[in-house]
Amino acid sequence: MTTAPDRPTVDGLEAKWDQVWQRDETYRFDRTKSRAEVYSIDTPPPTVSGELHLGTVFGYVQVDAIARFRRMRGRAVFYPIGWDDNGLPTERRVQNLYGVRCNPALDYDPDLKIEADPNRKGRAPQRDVSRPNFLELCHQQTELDEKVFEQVFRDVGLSVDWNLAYATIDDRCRRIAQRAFLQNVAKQDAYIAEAPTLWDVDFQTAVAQAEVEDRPVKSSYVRLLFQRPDGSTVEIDTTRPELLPGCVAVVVSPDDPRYADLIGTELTTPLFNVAVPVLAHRLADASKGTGMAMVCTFGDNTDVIWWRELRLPLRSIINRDGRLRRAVPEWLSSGAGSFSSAEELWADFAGKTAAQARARIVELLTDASLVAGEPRPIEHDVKFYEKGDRPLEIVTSRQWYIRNGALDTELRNRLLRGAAELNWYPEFMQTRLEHWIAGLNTDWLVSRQRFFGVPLPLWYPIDADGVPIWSEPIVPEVERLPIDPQVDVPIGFDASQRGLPGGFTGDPDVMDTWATSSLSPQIVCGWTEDDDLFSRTFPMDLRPQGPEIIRTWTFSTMLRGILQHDCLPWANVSINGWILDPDRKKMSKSKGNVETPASLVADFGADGVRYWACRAGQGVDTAVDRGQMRVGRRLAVKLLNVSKFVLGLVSEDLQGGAVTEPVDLAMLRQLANVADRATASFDRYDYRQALDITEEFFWRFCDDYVELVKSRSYGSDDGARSAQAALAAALSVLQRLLAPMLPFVAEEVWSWWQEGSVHRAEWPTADSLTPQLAGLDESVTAAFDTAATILRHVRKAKTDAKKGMRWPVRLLRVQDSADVLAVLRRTLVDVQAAGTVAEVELVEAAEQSVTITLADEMPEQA
RNA sequence: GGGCGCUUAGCUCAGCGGUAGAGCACUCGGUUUACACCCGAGCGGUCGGGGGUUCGAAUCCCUCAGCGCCCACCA
Repeated sequence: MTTAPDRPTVDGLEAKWDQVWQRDETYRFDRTKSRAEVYSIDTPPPTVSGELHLGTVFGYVQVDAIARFRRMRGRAVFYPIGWDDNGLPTERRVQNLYGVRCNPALDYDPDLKIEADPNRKGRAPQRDVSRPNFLELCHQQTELDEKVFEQVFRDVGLSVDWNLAYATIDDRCRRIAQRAFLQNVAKQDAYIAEAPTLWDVDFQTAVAQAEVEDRPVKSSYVRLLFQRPDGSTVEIDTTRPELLPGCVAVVVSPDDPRYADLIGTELTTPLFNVAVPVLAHRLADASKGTGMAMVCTFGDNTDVIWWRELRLPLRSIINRDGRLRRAVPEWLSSGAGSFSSAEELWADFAGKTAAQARARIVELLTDASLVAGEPRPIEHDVKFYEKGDRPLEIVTSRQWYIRNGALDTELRNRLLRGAAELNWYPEFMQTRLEHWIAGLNTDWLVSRQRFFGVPLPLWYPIDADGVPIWSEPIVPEVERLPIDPQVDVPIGFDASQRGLPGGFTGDPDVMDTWATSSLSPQIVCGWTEDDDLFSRTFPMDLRPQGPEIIRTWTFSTMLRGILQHDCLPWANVSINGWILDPDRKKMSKSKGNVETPASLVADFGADGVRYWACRAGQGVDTAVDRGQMRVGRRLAVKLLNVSKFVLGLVSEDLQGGAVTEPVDLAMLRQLANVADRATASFDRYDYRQALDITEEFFWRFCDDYVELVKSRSYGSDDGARSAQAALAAALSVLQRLLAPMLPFVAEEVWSWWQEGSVHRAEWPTADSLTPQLAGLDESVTAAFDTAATILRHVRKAKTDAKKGMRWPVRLLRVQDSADVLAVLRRTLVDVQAAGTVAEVELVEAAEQSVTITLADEMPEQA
């Protein structure tokens, strides 16, 4: 316990209290508590890649307020945090920062030393390094980044237990991710299959449906002329003429009378002269284009459906690098129109990018008069990998999948039930998850052809001909996890047998980063590693997160919970809003660099920034608003000053004394209601309303109550004792009510007169004020409002007369009902002192009026 | 194409069936010994448009418009 300084300030509170909290382990989880006494939070592990975005701080602060409330309510709060460092964002950051590129063919160089260069241009030439060297750099860089992130989180006062920190690439996470995956394999919830998948041609990896986004792209329709058996032509629109050599069929709607006679016949493709069948399918839309669609393997997801359902041949044109195949397609070999040979024709396309091939093919088609009219420019949505720069292609490849209900009604319904069983804050976010589940069209593709991730923990035997037997994976013993099949050798084999006939090969892929972060509850709660901890924390209480990862993180975590434990991993989901620029546009990168969390904390204090975040409701998109932060800072400063003042008025031995005066009792009665309403708000995760209610009362406490009673509180008579007891009780309650939102200033003022941390203090409710309210007679509950109203009249009279607040009032005349006057009479000491009123006249009458007569002059001050 | 959310004072937002609210901004006034990072007072809105339910609607229903977001098999 210290005393209030002469000139209290909010500056420097962040560093001061962070240090104390760290020293005292204020937020350490008490793992002796039972499940019912624990409140466990599944905090999102932020992606560690560069600057921590203000939007991240925004959401985390809101959750922290909830965590602090639960802690003060007596729960043992289990509040871990982790870093999501595995995955493509880190790879890309390392590539750019160090100027390297992973080349798995190279050998490890133990002497390699490369320094990060933040000023490197992202496109500058890259140096090839081995896979182990590349992974080393990834680990090295994420360690640095995580330190920076931790400091920001400490600066804004997150009350996480840093002892529980984890990283999604660390040993424990790799072990748990691999173990869970192996259990999925054992239960046949995971399977390997060769199938068309969305493919990013730059990153050279398959991607999952959840990582795909639509982007508008300028394109154009080209109207191709296909030839009927009788030599006449039909017109077919396409935006991807370069796929024409991969055309396997033409589909029409079964209900389209225009083409009914064509169904079952064959057409010949322009330029390439390949015969393709005309087939009917329900997904063909008579209203799109000319009503005929050419099916290529593959242009889009519909092509995949047609290919599968109509049992069409596979004619792959695009390679995994996004370029057209080099070898002449065998189905062209029969001849190619005006070209003397298929070879001659294909020479124009082999190795070209899709865009180059498109331009060339349109040229050739136009020259040969095989198109109708000019290309018509359009803008349409095209699928992109969310982190990619070029449109996704669809290629056939062998990949691992985890069942997610897309192809399985029973699982899908179980997931939909789960979405409905969760308590959502705000409620409408539930719909987003339900729509996502209902719209899934493929199982979850979890293998990625990347490097910095959790390896798929599998090997495959190689048969006598040197071909891997994909259907018979070799599974490691769980004690060996985590393993890297590129380095580790399966039992029963020798390292020298790697890659040889009769030997083995390690799975070269890593898992989707969500395959690890979807296990965050299992990771933090110690699944399979600490059964005691697991039983005290799982299923968890709260999953807080951003709206943009409902389809990925919320969904996949729920899926893993159901597959692994047949239960939901948490009971409540809270979705924060989106951060917008001050002009209400989505927060841009450039702005993000100006309005960094650190700079805003420097300008307004952590409590100011937190106030802004806590003023925004759950799920409500919010603009960066320096004005709100300034208001928050002002509130913090006010709490410092009023605390200092009140503590100066209150003598220590009177703090717990009896409250007897009507104004004091009435104020405490109102405060008791405030505490209960704030508690109820927090109970339904509405930190915003709790702050609103508390803040509103806090200002009335400062401006009206303290002003009314400060004069009476001097001295030691009964009136003074009552005022001091009420001031102390109210101050204690208000400091605690504000602590979840303004933890630094609340801790500071608490330390001036209380032992221990305010964040470990008991949360105030109406019950906690019962002793002070023992003398309450319900007839005086209006005393505070009555006195404050009269004081307001007096202030207005002085303001209207352009006088200062100390200007004396000669006569205050109040006309009102007997009941009101009776209450008012008992508050006159305070009203007269606060309003500098000399004489009072109370008149009983049906009509209400207040008349104030100011003195003619200001008396000389002694 | 489908869905979700939003539209209230100049700005940022609360209210979500019973006579329009807060903060900021603005105007005016004030050395009130906790605070000038202050105090006091004031100005300011037919609650996006239209229709309906109701004794009564910013609040419920329908519809239209604008903005934002999510999803979609994007010929």
